[in-house]
Amino acid sequence: MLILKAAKAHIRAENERLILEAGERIFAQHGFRGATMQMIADQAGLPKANLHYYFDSKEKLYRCVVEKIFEIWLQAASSFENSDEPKEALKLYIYEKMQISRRHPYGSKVWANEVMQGAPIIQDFLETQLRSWTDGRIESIQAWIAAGKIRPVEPRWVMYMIWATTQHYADFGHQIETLNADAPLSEAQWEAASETVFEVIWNGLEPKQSL
Amino acid sequence: MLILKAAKAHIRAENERLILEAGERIFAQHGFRGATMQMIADQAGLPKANLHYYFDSKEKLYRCVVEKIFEIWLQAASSFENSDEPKEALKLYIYEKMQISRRHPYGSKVWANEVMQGAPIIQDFLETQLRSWTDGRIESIQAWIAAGKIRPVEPRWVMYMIWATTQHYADFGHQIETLNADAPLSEAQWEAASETVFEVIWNGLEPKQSL
DNA sequence: AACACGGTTGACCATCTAGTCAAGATTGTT
DNA sequence: AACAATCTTGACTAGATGGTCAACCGTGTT
Repeated sequence: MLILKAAKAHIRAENERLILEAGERIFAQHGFRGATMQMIADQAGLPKANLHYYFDSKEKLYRCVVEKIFEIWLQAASSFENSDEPKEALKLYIYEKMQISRRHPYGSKVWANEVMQGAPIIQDFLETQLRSWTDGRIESIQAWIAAGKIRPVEPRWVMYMIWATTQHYADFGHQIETLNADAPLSEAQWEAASETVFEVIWNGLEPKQSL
Repeated sequence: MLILKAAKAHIRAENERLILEAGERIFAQHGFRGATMQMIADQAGLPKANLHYYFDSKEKLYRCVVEKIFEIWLQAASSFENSDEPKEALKLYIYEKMQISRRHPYGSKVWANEVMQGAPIIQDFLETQLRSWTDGRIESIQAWIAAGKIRPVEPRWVMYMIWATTQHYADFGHQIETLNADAPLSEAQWEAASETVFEVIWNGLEPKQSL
């Protein structure tokens, strides 16, 4: 009955959450082919056969993981639109992306992995959603240039700088920790890094004060 | 005999080169576990058993690939030291790293993959060579700050910005191409991207003109 | 011609892994 | 209590994969 289905819906929801979370972690650490369903099952604390009950195949599970990540990523977009002033908008966006790198390092790594391999699973995402999202952001930046609020720069390269610098803290987190005497960045260090990324980019974009 | 050994040395050299090149490509595209010895053999145009003749195991081959990449990476360091003036030094280094991203995209991806997975194979590299190399570069930057040649910033975050922005063009090359109407960046686009990365970072670091 | 030595290779093996399945356990409804 | 729908799980299978090996090839030396 439909009522029955609803009654057990929370079990399904909870287990899917567990599996997706475990998948994110394991796919990030081992890549798609390096990850095994057994690893993900152990991480989730469920028997392997249970994973196949909720997700037909490894590839379907992977796709769900990547889609979830892309949604979080897109949400940070709103920061970009919340202000007409580039300084405010960029500050919000950069801080938001640094926050995502800190809170969702596994997701960022899965994305990086997927793109590095030529996006075999989510190419359609890149060509539709990411492309249209990017075009929108590029228009914003061009409007700022037209208004003389930032220097004339090709907006694409600026977008890539922001993505690169912020995601680096997730994707290369291990390297950063190693160079930080094997310690995770402290609260203060995260703040300082975010501040520096924003300051350098903003000072780099701000029109030169007339001399 | 030793003479015989020398006579066939070029065969060994040539085959090792073929295998390392193929390995770089395949490891970049599929990650360590995703890559198979068969794929690498096909890419190199040699039978699989031949790979095991030259490299004992998949892991040893992988380590050779990563070490080769690290050497290229370190060579770019010299750009950093060729000038006392930060503007010149940074320009050289950034352009050099962009060039590496363009010419050795596979190597960069292998490195990124390895680090994202927690550097299981080359952790010792990070802790010895990379750490000491980085410390040297940080000293240079600190000297510039002390001399008032650039703004006071934490040198680490600046290093990471440079690495991130330049390597992004290799690691996320596929995404960049997709957002470039599925076309590789042209000569002019590479030049413009390098220029923008340098300009934004340099303007971001240059001390403010006194107002 | 016989030999030695590095290089080549197809066939093979032990192990691992995605996916299946059928029997059984749970749980809400009547 | 009887039921039906959902969820759980150990055991199994087919195929892929890293690595081995013994026979073989090519070439310069004697």
